[in-house]
Amino acid sequence: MNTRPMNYWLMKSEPDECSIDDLAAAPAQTVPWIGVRNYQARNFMRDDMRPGDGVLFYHSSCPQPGIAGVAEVCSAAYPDASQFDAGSPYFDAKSSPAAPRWVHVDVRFTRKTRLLSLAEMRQTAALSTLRVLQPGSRLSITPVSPEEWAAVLQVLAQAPR
DNA sequence: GCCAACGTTGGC
DNA sequence: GCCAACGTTGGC
Repeated sequence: MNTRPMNYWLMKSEPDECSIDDLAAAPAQTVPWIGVRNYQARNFMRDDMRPGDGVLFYHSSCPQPGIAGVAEVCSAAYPDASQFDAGSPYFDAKSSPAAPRWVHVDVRFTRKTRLLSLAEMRQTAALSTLRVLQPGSRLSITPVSPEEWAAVLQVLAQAPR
């Protein structure tokens, strides 16, 4: 049995593709986190995520980027079927079912929150260490420390500034 | 649409 | 293994 402490993550999703409302409306309120094609992000899912890990659900590439809800990891990593689908934008000709290059986890809805905008996140000192706020950060999945997780939940419980 | 930052590719 | 060129991300 794995007894290591729970981990926390921030995961970016384009709301045009899958918003927090889409996650809430999905079957079993769960979506497969397909389409990650970055090795660092893949490695986080493959090596460091466990069911039960907390997820900050972040809307990116949209008019109001920011944290829109809370979710949790609800599977181990398994191969991303879209990498084998020649009709998919996520197709990867260099991958094969015998040696899948890309894996993903499933993510389940916990709750929708108020939108904690990127601008407000930047104004909040307790959140200044978040990876997603660092200059040039583009990674779609980033680790969140227990302290950062607690700080985000605390700010989410307050009125927007 | 712009552009800075970053990751990947591929020639050498 | 270096590194220039290219593609992508994502806020603005």
